[in-house]
Amino acid sequence: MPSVRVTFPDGATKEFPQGTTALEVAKSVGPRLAADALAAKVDGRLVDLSHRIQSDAPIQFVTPSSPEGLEIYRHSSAHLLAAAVLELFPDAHPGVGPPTETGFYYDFYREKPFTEDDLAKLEAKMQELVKADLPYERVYYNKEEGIKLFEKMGEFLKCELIQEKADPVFSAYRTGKFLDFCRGPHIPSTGRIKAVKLLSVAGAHWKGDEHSHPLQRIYGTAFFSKKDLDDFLNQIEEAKKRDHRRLGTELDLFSIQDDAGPGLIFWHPKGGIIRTEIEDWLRAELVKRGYAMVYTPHAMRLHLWEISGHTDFYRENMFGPMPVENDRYQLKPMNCPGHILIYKSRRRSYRELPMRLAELGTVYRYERSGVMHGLMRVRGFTQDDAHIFCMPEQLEAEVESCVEFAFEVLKTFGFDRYEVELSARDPNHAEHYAGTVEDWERAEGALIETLKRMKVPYKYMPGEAVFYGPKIDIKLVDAIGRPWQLTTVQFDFNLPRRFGLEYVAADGHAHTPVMVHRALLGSVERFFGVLIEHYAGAFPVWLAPVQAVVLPISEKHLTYARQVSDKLREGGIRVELDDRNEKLNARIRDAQLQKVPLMLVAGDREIERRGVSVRRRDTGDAGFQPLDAFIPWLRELIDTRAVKW
RNA sequence: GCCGGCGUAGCUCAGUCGGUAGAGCAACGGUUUCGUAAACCGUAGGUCGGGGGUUCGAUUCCCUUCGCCGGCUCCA
Repeated sequence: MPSVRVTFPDGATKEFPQGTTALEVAKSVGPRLAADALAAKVDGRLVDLSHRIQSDAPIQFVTPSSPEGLEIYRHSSAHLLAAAVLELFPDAHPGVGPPTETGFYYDFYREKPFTEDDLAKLEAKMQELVKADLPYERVYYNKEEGIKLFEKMGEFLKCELIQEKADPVFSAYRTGKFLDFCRGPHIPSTGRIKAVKLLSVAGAHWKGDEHSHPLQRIYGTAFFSKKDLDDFLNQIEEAKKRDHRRLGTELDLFSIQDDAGPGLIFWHPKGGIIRTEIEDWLRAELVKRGYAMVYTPHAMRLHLWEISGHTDFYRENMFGPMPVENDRYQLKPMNCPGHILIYKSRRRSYRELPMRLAELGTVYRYERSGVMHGLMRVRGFTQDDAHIFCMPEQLEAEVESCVEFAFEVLKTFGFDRYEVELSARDPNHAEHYAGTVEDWERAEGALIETLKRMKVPYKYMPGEAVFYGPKIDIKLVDAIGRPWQLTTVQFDFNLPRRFGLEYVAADGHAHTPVMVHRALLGSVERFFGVLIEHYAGAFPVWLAPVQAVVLPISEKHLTYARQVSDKLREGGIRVELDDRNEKLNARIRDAQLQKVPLMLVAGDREIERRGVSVRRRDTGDAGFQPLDAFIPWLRELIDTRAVKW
C-alpha cells in the first residue's frame, strides 16, 4: 500500500498508509488531541476529521483554541439548529446559516412565524440531538442529480443556491433529517457541542434582497463551555444596562418625542451641558489647528444640490424639497455645498491654502422608518464637519493632521482602543470612480504614506471607497469592546470639479484644488450615544452634568451647606444642593443613581472644620476635606479633563 | 421600506376569557431632623398610543394608522 508523509506544525513528519483519515493521524499523536480536534487543516485547506489524506501534506489540527475553531463549531451549531427545526417544523425551508462574530443564525422560509415558545422547544430538541451524537456526514452529488434531490425534498431555496454556486460535483452535509449544500468543514458529531443557546428570531430577506422572499432568521450562539456562554449572556445583560436610550431617560439627558417625530433629538438641560462641554473643547481645538468656524443655511435652493450631484446619487436619503415662492428649497443632508459656496465667494490664491472651514453643521437625512436607533441613527444630527481645500502637494500634511486630531479626540474622551480602515478604489473598475487614475494614486498614496509614517496599523479595504474618493475611517472601541464608526477622512475629486473650484497658483494660472471632507466625532448625537454607553452614564467629572451635590445632614446644617454650594458655584463647578426632606442615605442613593461623581456631606463636624466629607461615586467615602484644598483639587480635575481620577 | 414582537400613570410593570383599571418607584401635602445606597402617613395622577368597525357595552375582538423594540437593508 502506498504511503503518505504528513508534516506537523513543529516540523516533525510521519508516514501513514494512503487514505488515512485526519482523525487517525490525530489519534496517533495522542488521545487528547483526537478528543480536542474539531477539524483539520491539510495542505492549508480546512477539512473534516474524516478527510482521507491522499498525498504528502502538512497537517495541523483545529481545536477550540485555533482561530478557526469557534467558527467551525458555530457553523455546525447552525446545522444542529436546522436539524432541530426540520424535526419540529417540517413546513420550514432552510435558506442559509453561517456563523457570525458572536454566534450563528439560520434563515428559514415558513408561512407561520416562529414564536419565543418555539425557540424553547427548538433548544430542547437540539439538546436531544446533541445527546444522540449525530454525525455530520459529508456526501457528494453531481450538480444535476443534487438539484433533483433537493427539488424532491421541496427545498427550493437550496436548489437556487446550488444552481448559482455549486461546482459540477458538490459536497453536502447530513445531520439527522437535515441535508445541507455546504462546503464544510464540520465537527465530527453533534455530541461535541457543549453550550448552545437560541437568542432571538427576526426577519430577514432571501439573499439580503428586500424584494425577495421574506425569511425568518433564528439567532443563536455557541461556546465551548457553559461558562463562556454564561459570560456572553452576562455581557448582553451588561450592554442592556448601558443602553443609552435607557440611560438617556434615567439621567434625563435627552428624549425623542412622538409629537415631534422619530429620529429627532431633544437635548434636555443635562444632555445640553455635556454637549456644550464637548463642543467648547472641540471649537478650541479647531481654532488651535487653523480651522475657521463658519455657519451655513439649513435650507438652500434645490438647484445647488443638482450642481453637487446630490439629487442624483443621494436622493433617497434626502427629505423632499419644499416649495418656496416660485422655487424649491432643500433641507441640507450635507454641509459640503455650503462650504464650497464660501470658498467660491471670491477668487482664491494659493497663499490662502490650505483653507480649513469647520462647522458644527446640522443636517437632515431621510432614514427609512425601521432603521432609527436612539441617538445612533437619527434623521436630524449635527456633524463636526470640516472641508479642507488645498493643493495636491499639501494633502499628506493635512491627512496627518486630521488623523492626529482624531487621536486627540479619542484620548480626550477616554477611548484607548481603535481600528483604522483605509478604503481604496477597486482597481478593476476605474469607470466607477470620479477623478483620474493619477488623482487616485496620489490620494491613496498620501493616505497610506501618512498612516505608515504615523505607525498606525490599518486594514486596507480595496473596493470600499466611495465613488468620489478614498477615505480613512477610524472606529473606536468602547469599554465593553464594541466598535463604533465615528471619524471619517475622505478625499473628494468630484465636487471641486462640479463646482469649478479654482485657486491662482504661483504660476499665475488657475488650478483645481483638492478637497478633504472630515468629521471626527462624526455626529454629535451618535458620539454622545457612544459616550453614554462607554461610561455607562458615569461621565468623567469635566463632562458630568452635575459635578458635585452638597448634602446637609439635617435642616440645621442648611445654611452652611448653602455657603458651600455657593462657593463651589463661584469656582465654576456645577453643584447642586440637595435640601430635600429625605434621610442622608436616601439622598446619597439618589445621587449615586444619577451618577454624580462627588457627594459632599455637611454636618456639625464639617462646619467646625470648614470643609466637607467627600463621597466618591466609584469608591465611596473618601474622608474629610477642607474646602480650601477640595475646591482647587476639583478645579484641577475639571480643567485637565481627567478621565481617571 | 420589509419580517416578527410590543404600546396600560412620569418610570417599571400587573390586570381585564368584553361590564370603562391596579402595584412599586417618582410627584405633591404632612410627620420626622437624620452621618455615607431607599423613614413614616396621606393625596393626586390613566379618553389602557390615535382613528374606525363589531357589540346593549370595547382597554380587551376586528381593521387601519402612529410609535417603540429585535433584525434585514442602509449608514454619521
